[in-house]
Amino acid sequence: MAKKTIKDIAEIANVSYATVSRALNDKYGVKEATRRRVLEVANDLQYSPNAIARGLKSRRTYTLGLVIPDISNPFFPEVARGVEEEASERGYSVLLGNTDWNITREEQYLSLFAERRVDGIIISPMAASASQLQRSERLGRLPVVFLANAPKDTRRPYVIIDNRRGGYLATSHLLLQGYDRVAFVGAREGSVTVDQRLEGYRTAITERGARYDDALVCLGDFRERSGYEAARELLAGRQCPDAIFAENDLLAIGVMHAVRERGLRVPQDVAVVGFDDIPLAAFPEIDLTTIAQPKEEMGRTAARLLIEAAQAQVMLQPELIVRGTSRRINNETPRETVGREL
Amino acid sequence: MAKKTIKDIAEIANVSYATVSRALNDKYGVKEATRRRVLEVANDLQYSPNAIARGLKSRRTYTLGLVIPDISNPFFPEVARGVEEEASERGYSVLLGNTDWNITREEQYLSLFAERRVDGIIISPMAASASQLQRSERLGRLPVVFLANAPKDTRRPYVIIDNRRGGYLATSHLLLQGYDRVAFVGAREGSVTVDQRLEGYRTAITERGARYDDALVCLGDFRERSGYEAARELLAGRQCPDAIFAENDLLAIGVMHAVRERGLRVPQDVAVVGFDDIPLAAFPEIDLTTIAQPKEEMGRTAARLLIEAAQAQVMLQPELIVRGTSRRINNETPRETVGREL
DNA sequence: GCGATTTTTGTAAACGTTTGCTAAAATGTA
DNA sequence: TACATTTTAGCAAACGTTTACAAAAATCGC
Repeated sequence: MAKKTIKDIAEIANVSYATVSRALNDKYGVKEATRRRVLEVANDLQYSPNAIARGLKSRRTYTLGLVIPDISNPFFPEVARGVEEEASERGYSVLLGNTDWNITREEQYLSLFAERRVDGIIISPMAASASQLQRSERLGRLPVVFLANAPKDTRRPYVIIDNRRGGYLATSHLLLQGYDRVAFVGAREGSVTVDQRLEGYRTAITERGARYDDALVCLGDFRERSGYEAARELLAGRQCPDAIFAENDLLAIGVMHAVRERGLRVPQDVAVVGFDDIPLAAFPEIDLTTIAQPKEEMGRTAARLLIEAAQAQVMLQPELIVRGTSRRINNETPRETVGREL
Repeated sequence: MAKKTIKDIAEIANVSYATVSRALNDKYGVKEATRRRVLEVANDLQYSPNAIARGLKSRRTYTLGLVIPDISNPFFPEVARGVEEEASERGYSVLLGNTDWNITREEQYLSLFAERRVDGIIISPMAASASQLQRSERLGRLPVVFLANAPKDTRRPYVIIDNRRGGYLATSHLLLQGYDRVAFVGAREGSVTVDQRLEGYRTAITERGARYDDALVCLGDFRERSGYEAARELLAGRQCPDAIFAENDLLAIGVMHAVRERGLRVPQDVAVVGFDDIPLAAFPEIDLTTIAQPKEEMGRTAARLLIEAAQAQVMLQPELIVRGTSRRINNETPRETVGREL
C-alpha cells in the first residue's frame, strides 16, 4: 500500500500506464471516460506522483535554490518569504541554503544545488567581488539570479535596489535637516553594496556643499557590535559628527547604543539613519529613520525572473522612511545641554 | 559539454559505467589505479552527479521538508537555522515551506513534499488540534517530527519545550516580585501550546495563593496588535492588572505599547513578561523579561531525530530570562504617580 | 605454471516517469 | 457498408543512476 505507482493504477483501471500518465497530466488525447476512471483509481489508491522520477525524465525539478548568508539576520527572512511565495504560486519549491557568511559554504551550496538539478538559483552573495563573479561563471548553464547584491560587471540577471541613490537619499535627508557633520558607518568586506552606498553618501556630501572628510568614514563588519564600536570611535574623535548614516539597520542600532551610552541624545545631539528597514526599525522603541528596500518584492521578482528565464537586470528604488532618529525638533540646538537620556 | 553523465566518463576512462559509479562512490572493489583514472576524468569533465537519478534509484533524496507558518516571524528563522545547520552537516538539504498560517497551504506542503519524496518532514503546525493529528496520520509512512508545537496525543516524535513549566516560571517570577494581579494574554487558535502555557500560569497563581480570575485572561491571536488590544482591554477593565504575562514576545511588545500609551510605566506600574526570547527582546530599548526557548537547538534536534529516524519525544527546558520589564526597582510603589513616559 | 581464491570489472535490470511512434478504436462520409 | 479520418490507447525507449549477479583478471600456494 505504501508506494503506489502509475503501473498499479494502470492495472486496476485496465489501461496501459502510458495512458495513466496522460490522464493524470491532463494531456490531450485521452477519452473523458477513461480519464475519470483513472483519476478515480488514483484517488482510491492515494496515489502520490513521484516527482523524482518525473524530474529525471523531464529534466525539470520545479525547484529553486535560495542561497543566503544568514536566515536569522532580519533582512533575509523577508526576502526568503518573497521568494517562497512567488515560487510556490508558480508551482516551484525552494531549497534553502544558509552559508553562514562562509564563502566555502556558498560554493558548496552552488554545486550541491547543481547536483540536485534545481531549475535555477537565487543567490545573495556575501561578497560580490570579482572572484565571486568568476565562480558564478563556473555554474555554466545553470540559471542564476543575484539578489540584493550583485557582482560588479556580471551579465547575469539580478534584482537589487539603487544603493547609490539610497545612500544619497539618506545623506541628503540629514544635510537638509541641518546636520552638517554627517559620518558614514559601514561594513567593509569589499562589498559592492557598501561601496555604492558610500558613493551615494559622498555625492550628497559634495553636492550639498559640505566637506567630505575621510575621518568621518568608519568601516567594520555588518553586525550591530561593529556599529557600536564605529560610533564610539567617531564620537571620541576630533571630528565629532552630529549625524551618522549607517549602511544597515543593525549597524545603526549599534550606533544608537553608542550615542546614548555617551549621554548624547538621538536625534537632538546626533541623528542616525539606517538602511534596509528591517522590521525592528519600525518599533516605537527604536523608531529608526532608514532607507527601505522592498525586500519581499525583491524576493518575488528574483523568483519570477528565474522562473520566466528572463535576462533582465532589475534595479528597484529605495525609499526614505523618516522616523524619530533624524527628526530635528523645533530647531532645538544640539549639544549645548547634554541630556541624561533613558 | 553541458550534461556529463557517468557514461561519458566510462567511455573516456575505458571502463564500464558501473565501475565509474563504484569509483565515484568509494565503493569497495575497484582497483586504486582505476579509481584514480575515473576520478581524474570526472574532474576534467566537470562531472556533476545527478542527484535526481540517484534519488530515483536509491529511494533516498537526502532532503528534508521544513513546514513552518511564517519565516518572517522572528521565532522561525532561528529554528530554521538550526534545522538547516544540522541537516547540512549530515548531508541533507532543506526544502522550505511557508504556510502563511494557512491550514490549506500546510496540507498542500505536506503532500507536495511527499511527492518530492523528501526523506522526512519537520513541521511546526499552526494548530495542533485533533484534526491536525488526523491529517498527519494520512502521511502514512513518511517520517515526521513535530517542532515547537505538537498534536496532543500523537505518537510521533516531537521536539518541544515544557510550555507548562514556562508559563509557571513566568508567572511565579511575577508573583515573587510582588505583583499580585497578574494577567494572561495569549492567542486562541485552540493551540496546545497556548493551553499549556495558560495551565502553567494557572498553577503558579493558585500555588502561590493568588486568586485566579477569568477576567484576567485575554485571548486573541498571535500578533503584536492583538497584544496591544488585549492589554488595552485589561487596563480599562475593573480588574486592572499590575503585571501581564504574554504568551509570546510579539504579544508582549504589543502589551507594552498599550501600557505606555496609557501613561503607565513598565515595570513600575505594570510589569510585562513574554515568551520565546526572540532576538528583539534582548535589545536595550525593549529589554523584555521572557521565557527562552532554545530555538536553534530545537531545530537541530528535530533534524537529528528525523535523520536518525529516532522515535524520541523530546521536551527541552525553558529558561526564565529576567530583563527590565519585570524588575521591581527599590520597592517603588506602583501607580501612585502616573508618570509621563516616552 | 596450475587450479583455487580473491579482487576487479562488466552486464543488465531496476527505480517511476514522459513521450514519440504506431496500432486500434471510434467517428464521419459517401 | 466500406473507406477515410480523427481520437484514443499501447509499446517501448529514454532519463542517469545503483547494484545483483556473473564473468574476467589478478593473486596465491605449492
